[in-house]
Amino acid sequence: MKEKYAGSVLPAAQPRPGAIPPPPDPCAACSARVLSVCAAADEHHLKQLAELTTPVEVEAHRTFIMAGEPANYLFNITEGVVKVYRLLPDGRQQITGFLFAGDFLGLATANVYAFNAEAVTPVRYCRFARKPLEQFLGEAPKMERQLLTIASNELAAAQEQMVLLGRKTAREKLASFLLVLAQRMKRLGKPADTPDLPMSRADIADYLGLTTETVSRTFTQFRTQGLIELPKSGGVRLKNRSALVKISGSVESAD
Amino acid sequence: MKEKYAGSVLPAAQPRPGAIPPPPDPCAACSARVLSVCAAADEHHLKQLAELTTPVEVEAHRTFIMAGEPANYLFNITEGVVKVYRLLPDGRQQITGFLFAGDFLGLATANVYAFNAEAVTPVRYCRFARKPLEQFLGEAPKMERQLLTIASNELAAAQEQMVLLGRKTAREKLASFLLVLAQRMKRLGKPADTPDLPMSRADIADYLGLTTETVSRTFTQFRTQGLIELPKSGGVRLKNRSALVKISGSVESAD
DNA sequence: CGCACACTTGAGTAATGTCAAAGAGTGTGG
DNA sequence: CCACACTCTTTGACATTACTCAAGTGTGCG
Repeated sequence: MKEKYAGSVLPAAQPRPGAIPPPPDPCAACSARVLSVCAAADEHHLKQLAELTTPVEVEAHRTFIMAGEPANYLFNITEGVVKVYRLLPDGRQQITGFLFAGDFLGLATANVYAFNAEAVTPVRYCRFARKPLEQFLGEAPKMERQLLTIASNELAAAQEQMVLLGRKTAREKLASFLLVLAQRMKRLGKPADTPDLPMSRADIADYLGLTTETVSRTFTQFRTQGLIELPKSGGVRLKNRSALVKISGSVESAD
Repeated sequence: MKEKYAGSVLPAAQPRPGAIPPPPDPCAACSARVLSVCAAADEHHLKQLAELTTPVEVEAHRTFIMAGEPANYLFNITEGVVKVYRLLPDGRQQITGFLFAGDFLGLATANVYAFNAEAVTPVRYCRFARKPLEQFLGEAPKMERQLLTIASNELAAAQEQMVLLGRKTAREKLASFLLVLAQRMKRLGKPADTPDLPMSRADIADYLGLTTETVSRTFTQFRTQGLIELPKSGGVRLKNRSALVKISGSVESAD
């Protein structure tokens, strides 16, 4: 019961998921399971959870959450990269976070979303209707606890980002950003010197509170100073991690 | 059971002149109750909760949470104003939030605090030991849910602050700040044109990602333009709220 | 091949930061 | 009660970072 967001061309779509979709077991195949809310679910709860789940895939650059719309769904990203952002009336944009496989999305305070979410790459997510999920959570305290943990983590990350936005220079911002990406690669057990960099310079700028020009110039500066490489194929390679750590102004050791 | 966090060490409780002796039920007298986590507690739970509670008062300018220390406690502010902040190694400071009566503090992801907290004014709070509180929460799902709601609200506020820090000008920042303070006065049913302003210019600067000089100049600018008054006695009076709303660049109507 | 788009580079500007000093309010001791 | 010291705030002059505007380069795609 794969649902394509905004009628594009994917096979296998069935009419409507108005009722509960009966997939064999979507969670069984979910590679993001161990990373996410679902990690706190036991066998029994996972089966229940699966019944609330609608797997969806969206193409790159599609906005699938818009600020002001009724917050009827929660999301669990299972593949790809998502940007979460807010807009000022005149169009200025602040990206509040990039989400990856395993990340949870949709903790909303009100009845409408206060943010937008857009696929940076092709994305898959599991979608939960809010009401049934909330009821389910009431009966699965472990998962509710897990959600609180997730929220706490996000809060800590948000505070770190505030330090970056309010007090760091362009060099420090970009160095911090690259190191966080590298850190994530390491957690996934992948080579930490070539982080994925699927987002545009403009997105990086909107995340770091800069302009694309400043981001570009700072990349060039880092390259000129031998701290990074910028392969034509895209992406980035970190050549001098400890120097970047020093620049980033973070307290963390160069782990 | 009232504890003064003043002295260098904090051994046993030491009643001080002027300190109110501990009531049999500290929560009964708590004016912040309806605002806080405790709002979700019923009679029975409230009694249990009271047993976990240590009311504490701290003098202005005392730091009572330091980053890196074991996160053994959670806090519920009952009186006064607290600033929560992070430091960069070279001393640059970013205040991530001001807390008021009813606000909850201490959602920590790790075993150590990732932030500092300092009393801006004389402050009272209820302190909970983490372990027992967590156990208690496991048995009081309503309160756990409440905590998740609180975390969600904070997350939304943090995102809003990221927009401010990353994308707003000095004028927009200060106008937004004043309006948030006014909004809070309104919620409390107090006159919304004279928000409390107990924090220094330096604190405001560290909250808005500016310098004290820029904050001061922007205040002066607003005064010159007839948008605010700056009484010698301190504080501020908003004279033209809708103009401030326009400047703030926020979407919210001038409610 | 040529168009579109993302990225880079350059030149000049504007907003904010830095450094310095002068009020202004507060508390202390003579 | 005044003089002094201290802190916070304001104001001024100047410096600098990052932004704006503009053009140029490269890459992918139709």
